[in-house]
Amino acid sequence: MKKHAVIIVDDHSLMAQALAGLVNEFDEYKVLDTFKNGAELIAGFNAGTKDPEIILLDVKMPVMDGFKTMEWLHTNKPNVQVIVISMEDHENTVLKMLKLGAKGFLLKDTEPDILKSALDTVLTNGFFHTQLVADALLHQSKTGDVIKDDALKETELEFLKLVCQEKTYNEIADIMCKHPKTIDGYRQDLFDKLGVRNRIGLVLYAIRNDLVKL
Amino acid sequence: MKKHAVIIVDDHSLMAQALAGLVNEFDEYKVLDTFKNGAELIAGFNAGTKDPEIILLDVKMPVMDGFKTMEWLHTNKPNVQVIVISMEDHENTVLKMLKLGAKGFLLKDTEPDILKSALDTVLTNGFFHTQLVADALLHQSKTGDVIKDDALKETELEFLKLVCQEKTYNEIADIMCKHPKTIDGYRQDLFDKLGVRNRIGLVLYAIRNDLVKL
DNA sequence: TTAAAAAACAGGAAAAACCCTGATCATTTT
DNA sequence: AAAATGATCAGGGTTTTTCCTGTTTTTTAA
Repeated sequence: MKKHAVIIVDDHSLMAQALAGLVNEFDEYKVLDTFKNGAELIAGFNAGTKDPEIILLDVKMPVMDGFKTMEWLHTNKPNVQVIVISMEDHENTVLKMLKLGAKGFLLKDTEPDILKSALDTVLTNGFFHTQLVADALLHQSKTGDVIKDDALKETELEFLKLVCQEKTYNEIADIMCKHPKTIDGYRQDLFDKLGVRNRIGLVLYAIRNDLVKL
Repeated sequence: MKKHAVIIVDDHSLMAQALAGLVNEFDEYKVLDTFKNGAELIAGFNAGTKDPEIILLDVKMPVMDGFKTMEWLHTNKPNVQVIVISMEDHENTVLKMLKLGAKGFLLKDTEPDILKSALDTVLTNGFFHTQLVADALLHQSKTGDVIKDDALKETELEFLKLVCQEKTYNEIADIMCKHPKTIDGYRQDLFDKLGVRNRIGLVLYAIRNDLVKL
């Protein structure tokens, strides 16, 4: 019997290797290779790695993160089914990945047999939905405007980073060489845009969306 | 040949199962069992699970986290060697775990052969040190006062969590059924204790030390 | 039991954050 | 050229936060 080829992309070696062992235990699947990030994956393809049927993709990775990798895969390997495996269950992440073409979304605390059925289902149905994904899609309207964090301008981003450094708005005005009232404008715009009440909301948003490193 | 018994405690099923597969591939080791958290581990012991030689312990877990579990193990199973396996490389976490009696500290992005040598070394030497651990010990003096986040009292912790929910101090006073001035006292104490200037510092501290979930 | 320590409460004040509205200037769009 | 857009700046007011310095009450320990 020909086994379905799987590639794993995860910067946590233990996780990647271990995941590989798990997949290899499923009779119908075989791990072709594992990579530490998107860049390595692409390098692998260029070096002759054959296309798998399924890629298990982590979100948080250095060098080339899950989103960028997903984007690349969707345009360059449209026939490869991608299942995202993430630590966090942020709805934004789920939605972003689905929009980028992911066929499934699993959390790292998923039971192994769910992984098995995710693999099976993605191959037969082309997608695998958990409750998590359903919820994310349901709340889409509510969080719809929050998703596009691409909408954050450079100035707003810089402002946000400074807020996350315990700076006061006056200090931020100095650093950014802008009038304090301008800074107050940034603040107001971001409050509206992100739907938060105060600076803490900004910090939480920035952290949740990896706009700042801890 | 008799194999060394290992138990894995990690709330991420995929990680736990996969890790088990990995350890089972090492000739000299055998996974006795896996548990989702400290409470389940203890329940397992009570239900007759035999003591392993080594426990691989995750830090972030619901119900009974790594620290509490480590504490319990150190007093109740002093002969079991514990290797902590963590996502984050916070020095505080490393030091805390070492103080609680952990014999090794690995990150989840460790290479599998490092895990192998960690297992071997812990059995023969009684500990396994990586550069990470060495660094943590070196900086111990500097961060000495920050380490003891045990010093955070229950009220302070509750206050901190509410701060991380965009609440104002007056709202927090209502929720905690305390006078606003009392809350202001908590705030001041925490500012001094943690060395921060404003609420944002509190939020960052809470997040960095996993006191709140994102 | 009494002394000491810790937790809760208080007043007052300055700084910072928050909110709304509108003006000015430069750049794009039509 | 005129209109629309977007970024910057402004005024002025309310609320919240931050920072002092204390007092009272409760808990803990000697």
